[in-house]
Amino acid sequence: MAVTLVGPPKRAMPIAFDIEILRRSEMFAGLDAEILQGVVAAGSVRRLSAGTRVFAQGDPGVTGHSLLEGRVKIVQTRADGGQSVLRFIGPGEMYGTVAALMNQAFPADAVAVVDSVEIWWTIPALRQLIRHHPEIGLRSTAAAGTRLMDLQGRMGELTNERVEQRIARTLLRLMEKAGRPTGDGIEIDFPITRQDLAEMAGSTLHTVSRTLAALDQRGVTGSARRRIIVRDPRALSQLAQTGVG
Amino acid sequence: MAVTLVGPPKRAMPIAFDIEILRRSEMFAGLDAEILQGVVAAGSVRRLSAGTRVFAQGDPGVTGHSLLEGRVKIVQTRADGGQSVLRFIGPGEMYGTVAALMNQAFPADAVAVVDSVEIWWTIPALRQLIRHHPEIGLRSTAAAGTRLMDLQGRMGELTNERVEQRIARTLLRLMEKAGRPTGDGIEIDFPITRQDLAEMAGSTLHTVSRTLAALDQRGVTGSARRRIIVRDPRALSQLAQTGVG
DNA sequence: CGACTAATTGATTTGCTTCAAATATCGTGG
DNA sequence: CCACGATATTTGAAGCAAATCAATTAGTCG
Repeated sequence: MAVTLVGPPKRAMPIAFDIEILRRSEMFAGLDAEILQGVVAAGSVRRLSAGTRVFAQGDPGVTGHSLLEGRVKIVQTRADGGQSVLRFIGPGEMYGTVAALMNQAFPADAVAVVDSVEIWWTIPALRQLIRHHPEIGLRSTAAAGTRLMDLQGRMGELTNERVEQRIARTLLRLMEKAGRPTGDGIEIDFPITRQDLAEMAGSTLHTVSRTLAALDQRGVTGSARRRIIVRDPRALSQLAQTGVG
Repeated sequence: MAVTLVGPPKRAMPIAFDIEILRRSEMFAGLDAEILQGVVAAGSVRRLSAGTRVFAQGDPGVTGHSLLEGRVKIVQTRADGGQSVLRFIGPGEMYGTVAALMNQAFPADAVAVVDSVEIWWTIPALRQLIRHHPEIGLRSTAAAGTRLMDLQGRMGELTNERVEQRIARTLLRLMEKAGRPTGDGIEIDFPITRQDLAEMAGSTLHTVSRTLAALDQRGVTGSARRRIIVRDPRALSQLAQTGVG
């Protein structure tokens, strides 16, 4: 079911997207079409060209977002100037919502890594949706819970494991969430730099480059400029689990 | 307002505790006394002698807990056998609840580090409480959100900072949450080993021992067997922020 | 007092960052 | 279409922080 909607006032051009994508999201899964229509009507759809910053770290969290198409990365800048890529957002995923619902500042930047389409809501709109449809509130809790447990699991790994293992884990996660099967393996379906990978795994681009080169050599991965293919997921998984491949 | 209640069937001896402690918790803050009584009535109070394991990693999460007195640590064991101390629980804090409400396995062990008292609920009891008092559900969401943002903030720090800095951060957090002022500084009010600290900061007991010795030397801390006093919180904070003190 | 747990301290090794420079790839405008 | 600047990646060498290895010492408890 494809619908067209008008974006925020400033943009005249209607943007086409598949409303089913929203149903893939944690927050709106399982709602019937009618309610979903209301959810869409309460928000605004807009295009994000690659590089667009959706919101900035430190800004008051006054909007909640859901990605409809493309990829957005969530990047945190630390006091020492270093950056960490906290997560990559894909279609159907929410971002900024936790901060918004808690009246907190956004804890990180959100930047589109490819041309994308998102739908966003103001806090009052979000609250009203939850008031009218309590199941949305429950689902948002569940979503936060899932992420909490996921993060908690990753905490331990991050500090205690070697770089190679952390990189393997990062690649696996990326593969599961953004993998597109090709004849030659599973390709990460958006451009990602060594630097990005380093900021996810907590390392440097140099070490990532070397590690990736070694993995390429062994046929586990294939990498090029801003492109990574996982050729041998089993081996990668083995490496992530045990630290030896 | 102190009340006495009967614990679970097996225990005859009533256990005294201050119901106000529950009001300090994220989940039950701001409820009026009557409702709070219902919350207490729906659960069971029990003593935990030091070393008692409340629940085990991997067990189905069928209970939610709130600590009334003492300290409980949440410890995760990784595939490689290594352990991470995820958090220390103090009076008024909930644990196991996220897993329980999401029908997931407990992601870690919960172990009493000193003689303690807790109140716990079954899943049905928790759900019923939330159904009858929706604000409890909202608060549990908010609590999960807070922890989520907190964890996310710590993620970046963990991998990119030096051990000394991570240890300083860990000490600061412990001080804020479990600090008891003494004439000589602020003492962590429960026994904690170098090993525990290492598992929190992602290091080894050897390095922690050396680091702590150095901090003691500089007058920032004072440490003994299973005891730590922060003598100069400012200096410690400085070290945590900038990496140099 | 003896058995156990916790902590210290030295020596060695190593994984990874840091420093430094070269090379490759892409987009773009002349 | 090709040259040029910007971005991304590779690769070598050196240095270092922290883990590991290896004993020893200090508290604590029954």
